[in-house]
Amino acid sequence: MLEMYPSLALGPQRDCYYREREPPNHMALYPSSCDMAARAMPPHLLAPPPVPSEHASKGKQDSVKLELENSSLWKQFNSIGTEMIITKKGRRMFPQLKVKLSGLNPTLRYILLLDMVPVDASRYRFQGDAWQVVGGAEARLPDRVFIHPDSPATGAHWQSRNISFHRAKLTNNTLDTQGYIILHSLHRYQPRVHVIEARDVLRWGGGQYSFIFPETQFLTVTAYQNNKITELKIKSNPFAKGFRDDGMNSKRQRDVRQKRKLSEPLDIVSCDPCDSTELLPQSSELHCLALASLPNLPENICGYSSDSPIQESSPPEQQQPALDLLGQAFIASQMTDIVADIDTDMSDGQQDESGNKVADGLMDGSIHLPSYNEAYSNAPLSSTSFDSTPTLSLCPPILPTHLPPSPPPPPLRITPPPSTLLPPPYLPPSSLRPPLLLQFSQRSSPTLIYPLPPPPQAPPSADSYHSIPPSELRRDLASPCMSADVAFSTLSPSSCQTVQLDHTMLPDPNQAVQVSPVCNQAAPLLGFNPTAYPYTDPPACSNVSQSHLPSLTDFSGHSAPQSHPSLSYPLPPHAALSSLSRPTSLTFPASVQTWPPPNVSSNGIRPSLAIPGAAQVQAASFPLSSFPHPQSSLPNSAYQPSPGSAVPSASFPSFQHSVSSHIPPSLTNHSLASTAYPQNQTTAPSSYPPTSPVEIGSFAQFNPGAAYLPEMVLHHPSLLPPLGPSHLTSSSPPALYPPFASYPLRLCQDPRSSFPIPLRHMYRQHQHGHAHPQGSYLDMSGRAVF
DNA sequence: TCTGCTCACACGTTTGAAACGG
DNA sequence: ACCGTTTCAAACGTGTGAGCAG
Repeated sequence: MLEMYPSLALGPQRDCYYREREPPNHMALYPSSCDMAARAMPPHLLAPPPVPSEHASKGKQDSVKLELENSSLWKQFNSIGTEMIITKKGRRMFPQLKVKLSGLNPTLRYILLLDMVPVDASRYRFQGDAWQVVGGAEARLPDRVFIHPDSPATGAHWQSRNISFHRAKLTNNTLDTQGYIILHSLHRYQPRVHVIEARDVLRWGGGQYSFIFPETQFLTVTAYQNNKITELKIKSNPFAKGFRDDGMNSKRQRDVRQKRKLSEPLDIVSCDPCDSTELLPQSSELHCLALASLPNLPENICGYSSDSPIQESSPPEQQQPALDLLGQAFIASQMTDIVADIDTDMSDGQQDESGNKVADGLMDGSIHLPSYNEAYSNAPLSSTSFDSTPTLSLCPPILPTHLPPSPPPPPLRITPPPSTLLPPPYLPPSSLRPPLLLQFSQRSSPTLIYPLPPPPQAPPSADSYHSIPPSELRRDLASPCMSADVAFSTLSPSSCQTVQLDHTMLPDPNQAVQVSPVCNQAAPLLGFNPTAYPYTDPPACSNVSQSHLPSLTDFSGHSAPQSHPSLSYPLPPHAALSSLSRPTSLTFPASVQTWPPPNVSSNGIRPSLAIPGAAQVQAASFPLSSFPHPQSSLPNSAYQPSPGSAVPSASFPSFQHSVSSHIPPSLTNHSLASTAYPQNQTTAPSSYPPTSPVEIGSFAQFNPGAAYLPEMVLHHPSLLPPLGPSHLTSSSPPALYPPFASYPLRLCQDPRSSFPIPLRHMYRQHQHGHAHPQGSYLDMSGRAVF
């Protein structure tokens, strides 16, 4: 196993190292050192174990590894309960996601994506020094993906440096036009990094890796709730230096300024009004300092702990000399600290470097943080304690004991291109036990996003997504390998394979949870129960309909027609369908002119039928953080996140989203779940329709008839194909999609089917927009963001 | 009254163009 | 003219607290 997945054995060892020692069905043998983490982690976030595959023996591709560079800082925040400010104008993350990639093919190009996955379907409130669930999550917001500005870049490029997503911004502005990642306030999210092989900017696929670092989970806030977080942020973030105890914007200084303001009328009276404006900045500063030289205000005024080393080391303002020298003296006195800070914090130009140092200091006690550990250790199901000591403890599996409380994260998937006008059917539902999925699409063709599939019998249209009879739903959710539905019958048999993994395989919370690509080989899957999650048999999948249903196969993972997933558990009372995950899509630009023929392959990517193409990866999830997750006060607490017992996350989130816009309101509830997927699920816990899949499909550029107009368009400058004059002639596509509110994912058949729709749409966007200066964002719900 | 959000503010950091010198 | 370094100002990032809305 380790030979096949060296990444499991290499790299920095984590305190909760996830390694498979026993067959997956021997879950009880796992140690419990990560018990808290595992318990706090919703099952749907559990990571799949690496899947042995053909690729496993092929070298580097299977050893792709992502390490969180500033893990210690994240752990520090996580131990308190990381909060991320989100603002209307967008706010960067701190700590920032700083990772290091290894195991890539130096010559191949990769695209790095960052997205945020809701951890659960709950809304939180900070009460009693702890975060508590207070209700259901709000409606899912547009799924946007931040594309690392360097994308696409070679593996050598990615591996030669630390990769930072610090330019990614979070916003709570649902109407955001900047392309920032839109999140709900007071919700919990899990950042997720995707590494997607991109043979060129137009051809994605061939390998996809998704990583989640459990310690990077965070709660979104518009204002910090936990002052311990505030303190840690101020201590760690160079941009917040001004708020440190020795900074000019510290609480003390602000109090001084406030005092000064009160006495300002006196200053005005005493100063010449003619030059007051010019002198004001300097004089006010000096005045501020002068006031600072007065006896200190009581510490409790600012609420800052006085035992901060920084504060203690800072020169007492009262010791500053006379006014005329005060400013310089003060500045000089700060210089040492500032320079020192810069040297240590910014030595490599990375902000979080300082954070790491701070965190490290916290970890080893060199920096004292007033007792937040104690405070949180007492919290119910409190934080995961990320021990700095590397160990090889294994996380116990989380066995679902009751209904899923929360929606799983949407998987980022690469799916084969549609060969027909009809998109894949609805995603199949889940089972009680969310398996972890891997789906592989052997396509070398360029990628296209699969938005929410419309009813098979009707051409995709904006209206077609709002209501369909349950019977249609059932049909849509049929097994991918069930008898062919003409609607889904064009992909090559080998274009997709699905592997479902037992989610009970817990990941190392300290190591990126990785879902490795799997080849089209029915290899025995370590870490998942072949009985429960039968591996898709290629011949069986050769059924055209199956191969055409990437989404479906994702969730069923069965080749047998009878293995229809079923959703046998109700939704959480507060988890309305609208609030759950939904499939999201990525659309990639394509250029007809530059598009390679489908059978042209290079560097290992085989043509449609023979090329290991896009690897579809089910999003993983992970042991969860340290957020105290007390039982909800909601009437039905059974649906509340229960750290103590692994709850299979609503494996239907994606399904929910998929169907939510199609089904009558009457179905958008528990009954829907139970009725929408009535098929026999002999392989029981298999289907885990976890999430709102983010699909990356292949362009149907070779199939002009299969023109889809994804509502979401990738507008990354580097990904924009050169467009010839012919493209300019096409008119802008109509506004097929409503603005944010419903965020339906749809594929619309473009009336101008002869033109590659995504390109046209994108080009229009490109003409009127511009690349985001700080990176690229994908609106995965259907809105161009640039 | 409480909670959550927005905004202006002050401070610090980052960035890139301009200036300068070799 | 080119290149590298330094300087400097604008833009940006940050937490705070007042004010507002529900």
